[in-house]
Amino acid sequence: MLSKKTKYGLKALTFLAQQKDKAPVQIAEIANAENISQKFLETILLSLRKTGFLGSKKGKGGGYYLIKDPAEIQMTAVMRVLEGPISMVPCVSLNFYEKCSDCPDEATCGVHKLMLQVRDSNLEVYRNTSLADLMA
Amino acid sequence: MLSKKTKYGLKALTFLAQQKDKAPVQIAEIANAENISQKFLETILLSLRKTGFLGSKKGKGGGYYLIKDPAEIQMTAVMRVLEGPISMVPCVSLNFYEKCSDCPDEATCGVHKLMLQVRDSNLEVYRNTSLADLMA
DNA sequence: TGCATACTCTATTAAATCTATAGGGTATTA
DNA sequence: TAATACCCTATAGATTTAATAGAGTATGCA
Repeated sequence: MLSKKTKYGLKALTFLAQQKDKAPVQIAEIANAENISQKFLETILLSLRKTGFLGSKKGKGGGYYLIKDPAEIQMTAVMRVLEGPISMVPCVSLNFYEKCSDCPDEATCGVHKLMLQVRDSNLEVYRNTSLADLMA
Repeated sequence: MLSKKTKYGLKALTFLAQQKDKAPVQIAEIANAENISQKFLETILLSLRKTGFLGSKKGKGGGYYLIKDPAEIQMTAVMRVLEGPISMVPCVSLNFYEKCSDCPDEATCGVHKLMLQVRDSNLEVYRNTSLADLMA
């Protein structure tokens, strides 16, 4: 299941990408438009800022805004930040590799074999999709 | 993340598929070979029996055994039973469809758009992989 | 028949994760 | 200088996952 965090994060990014100019948008406005708990969204946007997707401006007339061109924001990067590893098991993860403690041999492990394929196919989708592609 | 239930279930199925004859294998033997809590595996095998993947035999010399040919067991079916819906959001699910309460319009929803692609690519992997393919 | 074996089933608990909220702090701008 | 709006930490509630407990039931064999 996709977490609410990821869902909300994607919606917020899409919302920001659809702004005509790059003027900051207030958290409250995004939360309102996308039916998201404002406080929860606050922590999500914060993490997107810390990871380099968003910029923010404080004070009156402040808010969040996209830093890069939507076409240059790959879903791989977004998903890793919001949802975590793309792989469903650590033993096939590119960025978060970890050996399974219970598995004696990856080479003969059926789960490993299957999840490797799943990872690759998901990766292909995420790599070929940018934030611009999500806009209506 | 793949749940332990699914991981254990897949390992158990693979283990049973690798048996030469179709003689029943005891829970304890599978649990032992695959490093799985016996009691936990018990409930997993039970659910696999109820969903038509396994047969069981009670009493001395009893155990679980595969009902079908491993080549005829698609991962789509296995994953749906063990892990649940293949889709990451209900609004793109074929078998468990549900409208998102917070989303006004699926047609313009970026999350919907992305998750539709993810579903399709995963589905293709699961459809083209059988239990036989997981065997070493 | 009687007993050991091994699956069956329900209930419960413990741990982890997710979702959301609370509330004060800080920087900025008009 | 006062209002605005992001910043940050902590925590609570809900849900899911993982595991355990224990009694029950069917079977095979001597």
